[in-house]
Amino acid sequence: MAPERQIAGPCQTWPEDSAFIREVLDRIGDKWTVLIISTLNTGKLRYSDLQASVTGISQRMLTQTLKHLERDGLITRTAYPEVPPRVEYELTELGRSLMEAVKAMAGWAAAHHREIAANRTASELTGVGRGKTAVSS
Amino acid sequence: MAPERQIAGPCQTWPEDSAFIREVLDRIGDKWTVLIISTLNTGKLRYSDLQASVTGISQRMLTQTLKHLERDGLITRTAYPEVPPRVEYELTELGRSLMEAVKAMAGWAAAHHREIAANRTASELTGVGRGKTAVSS
DNA sequence: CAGGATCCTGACGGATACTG
DNA sequence: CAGTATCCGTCAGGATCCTG
Repeated sequence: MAPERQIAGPCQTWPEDSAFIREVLDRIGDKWTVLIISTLNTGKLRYSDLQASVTGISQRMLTQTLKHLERDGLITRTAYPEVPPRVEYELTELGRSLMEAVKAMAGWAAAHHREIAANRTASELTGVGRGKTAVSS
Repeated sequence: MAPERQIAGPCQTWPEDSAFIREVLDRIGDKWTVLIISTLNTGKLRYSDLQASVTGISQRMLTQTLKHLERDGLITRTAYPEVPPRVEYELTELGRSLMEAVKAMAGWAAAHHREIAANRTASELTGVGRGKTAVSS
């Protein structure tokens, strides 16, 4: 039935030289991927462990994201045919290398988020971007 | 007013240790930010130049993304009060540093996209990612 | 326990029309 | 030229119920 066709975006307008970046950003840019691989970076975990560790995620998104990650070869899924089912997820080498790349981004974020926040506040005073954000009483 | 309040997501569930990364990823994870800063990385450009360079972008998204980038201090906006209006956008130091971080991600993407694509194709054959669940016996 | 299937909402973003 | 304002479709993603 394929309830969600993952992306299906109209990407025919792309200048092909940065198509790879988009593909990766579409994956790590979503709401949960980074959190999941960060959690899995600590080691092999089962479904319920992930659900507990990644606070606020729904089963739907957890399952979906895990499938995408497995499909891309970033994690492995091991199902043990036991009476209480047990499934364990683990990062692959590829997944760990992605984790390193994400860590680099995290480093940049940690180094500059203050600066960004300051700029954002300053812009608010200046009137730049005039987000005003929810003035609705 | 305030047609879009940017995020307004229910982010109260976050374990705060990776909140910065999410903030950055929410910015570069959108459809156009990376393309715009990549384009601006070549030098100072005007609105219409950007619209021409970033193929397929609408005025709405161009203006909106530029405002966000300006608000965060990643680009500067210079308006010349001439008869045909002229506005130029340019990366700030902060913006250039982000560009470097993005380039790192792009490097990873370029290095591994083949592997990912291969895994994806293999998964399609195996049935992983769809309902099959592939319980390897 | 580990998901699958569905319904529904709100955000994202395209198309279009208008303005200084 | 450089935007602004508005309408509208699409889709990510949460909540909920069901199953092997």
